Amino acid sequence: MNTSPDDLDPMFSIAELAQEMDITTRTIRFYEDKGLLRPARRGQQRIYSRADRTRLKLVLRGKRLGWPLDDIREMIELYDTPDGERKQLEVMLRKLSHSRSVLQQQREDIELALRELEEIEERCHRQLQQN
Amino acid sequence: MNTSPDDLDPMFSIAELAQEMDITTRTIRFYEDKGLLRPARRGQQRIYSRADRTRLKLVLRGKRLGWPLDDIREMIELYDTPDGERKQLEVMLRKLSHSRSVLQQQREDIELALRELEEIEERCHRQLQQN
DNA sequence: GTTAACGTTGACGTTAACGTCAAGAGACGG
DNA sequence: CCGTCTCTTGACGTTAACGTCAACGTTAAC
Repeated sequence: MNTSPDDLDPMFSIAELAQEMDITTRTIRFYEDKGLLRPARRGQQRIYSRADRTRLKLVLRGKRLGWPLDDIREMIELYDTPDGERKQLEVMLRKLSHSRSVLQQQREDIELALRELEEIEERCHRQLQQN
Repeated sequence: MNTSPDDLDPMFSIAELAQEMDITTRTIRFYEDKGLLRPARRGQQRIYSRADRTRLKLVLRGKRLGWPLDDIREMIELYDTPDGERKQLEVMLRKLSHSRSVLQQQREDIELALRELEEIEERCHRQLQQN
């Protein structure tokens, strides 16, 4: 890992990120192609800042939630849209609202699934006792 | 919709289910191919019981959580595995435990995402006030 | 009896999300 | 200077989850 003089701004190679996140370099480049990442370059080579690393973590979180990459990109873009005009802000609020309802639906689904799993687990344990 | 004499056991056609769940009949047949559904038949035609309908709902819930169909099938099989032998029960408990940890990770991810969305939303509103 | 409406199987097409080479550029140690 | 490492782009392959289309059977209405 390469760092600037005072170690305040760590840099990462693609291989380092891949290892840390347990994905392949191919995947990382693919995400860049899809507009999910925009690392700096030193010549040809990519160098990733701490911010890039955070973005990548957001992407992976989106993946764990089963979101398509296009949706993840939209989601992430919400994070670093600085200050927009009124119209832009309204568009943004609609997207936020939509994302939230999707997340809430997912949360409901998860709570249900967890409760049902517990039921099954109990039945399972009772069966084991009986034997 | 076709029902038995006393209306205790409603039956559904593939088209009815498709319309209700807002998916295509092609999708429903595909799920059957993948072993997620096993509707009865009257001649060639499929007839779906209330239990089949419930299974399909479980499938769609799994989809909303971004699970691959193979995982969903495993998950669903946990529901209606009746009583197994000791070894089988232990396998089942391991699968249950795994499913639960996945769900818990997803729940965490969702809570984080929701909180971050709220932050962005607030910033957004403050911006609108300023204009 | 024929014509819709609905259902069936089967084959092939499509999209997303990568995996898998192949060929080459740049830096670095010996 | 040479070989080794790490990285690059580019092309093509692959898998999951369906969509699309063709050809055909069955049932209900007229």
